[in-house]
Amino acid sequence: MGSKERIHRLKENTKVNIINAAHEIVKEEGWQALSMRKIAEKIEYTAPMIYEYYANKEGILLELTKKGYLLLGEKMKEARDKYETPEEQLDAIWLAYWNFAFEEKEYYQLMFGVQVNCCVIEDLLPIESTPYGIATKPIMQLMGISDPEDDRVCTKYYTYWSIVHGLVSINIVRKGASDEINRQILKDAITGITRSLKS
Amino acid sequence: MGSKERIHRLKENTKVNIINAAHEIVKEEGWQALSMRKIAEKIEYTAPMIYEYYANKEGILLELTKKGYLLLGEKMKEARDKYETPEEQLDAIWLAYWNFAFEEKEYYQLMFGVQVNCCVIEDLLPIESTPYGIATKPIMQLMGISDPEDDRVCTKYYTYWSIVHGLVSINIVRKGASDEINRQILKDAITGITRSLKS
DNA sequence: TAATTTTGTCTAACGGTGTTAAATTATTTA
DNA sequence: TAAATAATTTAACACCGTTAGACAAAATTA
Repeated sequence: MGSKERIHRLKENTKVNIINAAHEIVKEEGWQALSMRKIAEKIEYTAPMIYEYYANKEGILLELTKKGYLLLGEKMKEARDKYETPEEQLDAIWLAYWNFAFEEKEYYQLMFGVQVNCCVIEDLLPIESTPYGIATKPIMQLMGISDPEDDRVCTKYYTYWSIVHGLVSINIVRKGASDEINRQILKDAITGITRSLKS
Repeated sequence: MGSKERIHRLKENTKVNIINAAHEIVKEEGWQALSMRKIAEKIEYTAPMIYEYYANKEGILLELTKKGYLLLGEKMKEARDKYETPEEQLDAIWLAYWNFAFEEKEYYQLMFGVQVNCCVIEDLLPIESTPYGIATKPIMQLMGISDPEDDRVCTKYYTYWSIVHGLVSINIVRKGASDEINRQILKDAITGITRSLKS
């Protein structure tokens, strides 16, 4: 009497189908387009059926988050295991992380709360009132560069911005490290970058 | 016959009221709770009225984004103008940015697409399969530390993560710098942090 | 085999969303 | 006062997540 298991296998199968359908929809149309009814349509059921398999929409998102972490972990391990020295390993690990973020953009957005949705505001303020305009001036001074379009200035600006923004968003979406650690990172990173401007 | 202007002033006033109401709701209940009907209720009108002042909900978000950028710019300038040397100015500028992010969290989330909503997944994977577990091992090796709970390890991990995540999310939400510049930043930052592990 | 219980699935509905068209009320103009 | 214009609301549409109840199919029991 293996019918119990057959049925269980079938149920497990539609559970996976739901997740796959959701992932497909997101890849095709983005997170804001994901709805229970659309998932149902894709697996040729009606929406309430999904609640037999997942408590609610958040349950589906949680499952996808898990899958994302699993995948990211694999990629990072794979990259690490190609090298012997910790230096090379760190390089490879973070490059794998970087690649994952763009190859599996949808997963990344879900896992780390990156919204695409937010309004893009370009050329709306005079340059000297934008963060870019304000921060690049002292950068240029320190580097002895007068052309604000210089790639070296741009690179340094983005380096500052990335670390501060990264630290901020990690702290907004999940309570990251402690306050002291944050201050330490911020201070270390900024003085580090600033020092690098002068050499 | 200055009634035209009086009326214009009044209209301008409710336009501002709409924005203020929206901002209040978000501060009280978060972005996911912001709805046209709630804004309308707050300013004691009905929802369709808002469309006389803003094209749609996105129009309201855009206006709030503008206000956010303005405010951030002011704070950064204010901080900068307290110092003379570019080193001190850069310190002050990015500290002001950091403070803005938490003092005006709602603005920051809107401006830079930081979602709070995303599922928190903790203790779901064995530590050696998480990004933290994978990346801290070579960090510990390089630093000559065997305790994975050591704050110095944690700090360095967050430094790596912040810069990579920051660069990633900047590139996901708005097309940031060019690919070459991104690679440059990534490489510079990672080798920089790695070098700092050994001293 | 027939009756009964269980299971799977769907329909219909609730209260919410952004948005639009039409109706209504208030105000200004002639 | 009557007509025209502007301001505001009501009602509706199409969507959303979610739940309760109806229904049919399958499995179990008598």
